[in-house]
Amino acid sequence: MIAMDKYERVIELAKRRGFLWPSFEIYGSTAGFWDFGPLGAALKRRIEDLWRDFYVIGEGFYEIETPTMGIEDVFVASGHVSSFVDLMVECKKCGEAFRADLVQEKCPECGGSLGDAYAFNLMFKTSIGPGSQRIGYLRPETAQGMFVDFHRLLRFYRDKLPFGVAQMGKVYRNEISPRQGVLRLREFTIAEAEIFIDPREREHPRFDDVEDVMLRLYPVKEQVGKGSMLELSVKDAIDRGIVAHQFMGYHIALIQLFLLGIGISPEKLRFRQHKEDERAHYAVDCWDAEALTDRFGWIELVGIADRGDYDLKAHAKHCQTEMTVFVPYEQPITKERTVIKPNMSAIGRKFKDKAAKIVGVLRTLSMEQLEEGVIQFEGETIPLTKDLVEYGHVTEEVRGERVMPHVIEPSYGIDRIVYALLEHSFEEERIEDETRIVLRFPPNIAPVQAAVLPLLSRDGLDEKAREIEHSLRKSGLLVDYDDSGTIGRRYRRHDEIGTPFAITIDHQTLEDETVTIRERDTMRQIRVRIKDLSGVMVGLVAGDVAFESAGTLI
RNA sequence: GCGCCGGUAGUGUAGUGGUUAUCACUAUGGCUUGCCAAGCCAUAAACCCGGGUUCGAAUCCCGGCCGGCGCACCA
Repeated sequence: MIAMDKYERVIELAKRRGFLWPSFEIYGSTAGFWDFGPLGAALKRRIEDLWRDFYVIGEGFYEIETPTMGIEDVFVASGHVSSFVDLMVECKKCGEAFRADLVQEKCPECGGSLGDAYAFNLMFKTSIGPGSQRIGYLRPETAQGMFVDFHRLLRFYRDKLPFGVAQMGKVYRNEISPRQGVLRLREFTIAEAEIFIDPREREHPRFDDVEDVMLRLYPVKEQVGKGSMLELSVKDAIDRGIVAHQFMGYHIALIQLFLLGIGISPEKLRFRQHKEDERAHYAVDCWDAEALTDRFGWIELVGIADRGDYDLKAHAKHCQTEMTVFVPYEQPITKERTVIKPNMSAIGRKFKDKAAKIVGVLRTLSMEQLEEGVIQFEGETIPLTKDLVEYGHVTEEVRGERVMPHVIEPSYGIDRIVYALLEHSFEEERIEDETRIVLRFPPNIAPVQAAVLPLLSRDGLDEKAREIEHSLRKSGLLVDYDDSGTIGRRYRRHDEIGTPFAITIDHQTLEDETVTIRERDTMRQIRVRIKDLSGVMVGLVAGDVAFESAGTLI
């Protein structure tokens, strides 16, 4: 048998045990679409829930939900319509592909003739309603839904910066040639937060909490030269100018805490800065959290972009809606200002259809020009009499100014995270002549949290086990009852899907109302009283209780 | 999208222009054992799809789909 590489072994396990299945398999599948089976969906859900713990609860970024389909205006404004459409041509001779707008008649590589131009756009296009006049696009990111709601969100957050908003959901990109399993999908789940900040204030109020977090950074400077990865605290990275500011630094640290929290291996995680030519059209700075995979090398799991004011500016321009925030000064400023008050009824009566243009010229005049008492208009000299216009200085208090917020955006690719976690958790352990396959998920991430296993399926052990199963379910744990085959086989089955704890009901259970709990990673066992079991299990799964202190070690 | 290679039970595979397509693991039921994939018996389960060649195609040919690799693409 030819040895499978780790990707194949992980995918083989994922398919066999119900984590990941190719979609539409009975019809031959379609590239770029994968189903999450029972365990995959549960695993993904736990990752999503932890993400909500971090961002919605931890950071106070309320989650919103906007349509997965967007109208054309939104993506014209965002730049996706223009940035996504490319006319491509391919050389008939050598097969090389080129942007049609960049080449002439012959292939620049080999001089062969070019085929017909074809358009591709990474957005799925459809029509809204009957008659097909209205174009819709399936969203390629959730971000636009949050930008488009900016005016509402600003009111919701009572007109103050900074604030954050989150959205998790499906997005769609019509990849030309998706490969690499769930790493490149045509439909996938993204979890994004948009953090709107005052660009002049990039200090993060809780920066102290993360300043000592150590990061492995791979900045542009190091990538361009023959540099290497840097191990720095967040604070040092900012002080040395490697990470631009505290908001960026804080959120890079938060991403790391999240990824390590779900079980990504610390030694297989780094943050790499995008080089200028690989940044998206909206980004002024971008770092990717990358995970090391066996077959594909470093892959992006999370991108954190400084989108500047690109999006709000773009929408403000496109739809003429105010997208700025009024930021009050600490002390109001007194300012002197020239005020011009044209008397419209007099001007209108006197100049008729030229009235509007004359007022337009009037408004451009300085105080000195107004003092001259005449105005030049289409070769005529018009006297400015008091009945036509009043002007003068006023002093007024300016209480603040309008600011276009900048956006910091951490964007998580949930499906890729699921794969990276499967691979990083995957372990083949030699035990005598056997191979034990274990998925070492953290207990709070594992899809099945506990297995309930009667040592035998008779003598009343099975009934007792059923009782325990139900009481654990009532405690909110996802448990699996299994009485098929030998106990060893059942332990192995659960190792393979990452179940962190197995509760075994034996003859002693019937005598003294105790059960054993076996820990997946060490295979050690403790004995615990049934009346304490639910509490102990909830504590173990949450990670609040150490295994060896949860009961009597056997 | 281009080029090369591949596609057999849930998984890994053997095999062949010609009766009921091999084996192992897994799964299910039973016997046995009674805390880490033991043993025995039984059961279930597959030739990617379409077309062509042929008396006969899972096998040969063509196309499609899917997968792997290289190129391109990955805002």
